[in-house]
Amino acid sequence: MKVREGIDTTPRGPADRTRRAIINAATGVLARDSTASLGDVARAAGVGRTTLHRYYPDRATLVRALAEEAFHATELAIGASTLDEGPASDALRRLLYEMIALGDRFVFLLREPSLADDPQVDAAEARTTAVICGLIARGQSSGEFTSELPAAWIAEAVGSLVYGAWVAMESGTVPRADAARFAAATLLGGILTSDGSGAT
Amino acid sequence: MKVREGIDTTPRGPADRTRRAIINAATGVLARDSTASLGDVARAAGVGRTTLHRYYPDRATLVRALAEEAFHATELAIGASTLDEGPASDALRRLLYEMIALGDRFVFLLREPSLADDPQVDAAEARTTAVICGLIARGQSSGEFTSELPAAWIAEAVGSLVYGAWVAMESGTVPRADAARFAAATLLGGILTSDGSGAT
DNA sequence: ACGAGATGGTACATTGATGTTCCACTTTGG
DNA sequence: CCAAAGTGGAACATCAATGTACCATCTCGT
Repeated sequence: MKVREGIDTTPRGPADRTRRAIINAATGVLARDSTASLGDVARAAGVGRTTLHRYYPDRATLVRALAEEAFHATELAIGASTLDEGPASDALRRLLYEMIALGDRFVFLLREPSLADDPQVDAAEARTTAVICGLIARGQSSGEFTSELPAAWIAEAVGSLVYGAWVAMESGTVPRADAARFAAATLLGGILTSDGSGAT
Repeated sequence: MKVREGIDTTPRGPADRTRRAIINAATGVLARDSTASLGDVARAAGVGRTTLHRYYPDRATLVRALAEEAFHATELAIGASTLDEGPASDALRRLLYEMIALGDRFVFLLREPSLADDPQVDAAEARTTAVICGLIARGQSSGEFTSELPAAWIAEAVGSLVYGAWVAMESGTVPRADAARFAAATLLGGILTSDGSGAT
């Protein structure tokens, strides 16, 4: 039953449930400690180290697969946010919720050192950044978002707050259910009260 | 001239200018790539690898020294921000400026994996977090800051935005001179315009 | 000029992660 | 029930980073 693996994404046989297990566990482990050994990854996946190598010959291959997976998920999240529809602020809120729901997968991209200056990754990142900047720009044109901050900075702030939300959830500082709402409120409205009384 | 090194901070002899060079270079290199080899660090510091080992016998010792240095700098930054004086919003703004000025040193603390669950580090981090939370709480009590967001989350957001500002400066997305102002504006006021018109 | 201290380089031993090979065992599909 | 596929473990070989030892050189202060 020579199954040509590698290209198609369809969850074919029962055998590549193993692949999913590896991808998921590896993302989680490496997002939390990028220096974890492949033995750690294998153990977290509930698989022998040999089996891990059978699916991904070397660490670089594994990391690349994780990165592709993560980017794919990120693009799906962006797509699901329907950034072109409705008020930009609502769209941005949807985006934050989706991105925070990515959890591991987004954080992995930020923390894996070997992805730092990978051309493939840089290209993919540039693509998603462009989309987000487009949304910001739309909000600025419509007058919803301030124009005093560059769109590129706001896009960076989005990533930072998503990351911060993950850390806060991870450390138990903030309940998982609240993180996205807090991040969105912070980014959109800031932390000052509307009237800014601050009476002495 | 038996100089008891290790405890006093005074820039004693001309020989421990080397120590400074190592600390600074190592912080920069490791903040950008936590997996950099000691050879990389030595080269960046302009010293031989042997000399590096003479000052810091092993990697763990070096990392610990960097962490202490970074925490010390962070505490100085917090002190310089005089968080108890004046409106909380101004104090928070000062804090952001100071923390972003820390550059490398703050980011190193976030990115070095081996510091992740170090008890010493956790304790020091808890201390600074407590101070920041105190400031936030003061702002909330006075009515300057919203009380709809937990102080702990806002403190986390501060760290995230400082980190984001560093990344943005590092990648050239934002001019160094503007980063702190942008971060402060984002955190305090958010990105929505005051009226929130959003006319179609 | 001289000696102590500091430095850089070479060379070497050690170590832990990595990647590979081989084999016995289990599961699965027909 | 049987063959094929999948799996785990043990046993390697390799390699890069690390840490150490030694020595030649340099630079001070006196």
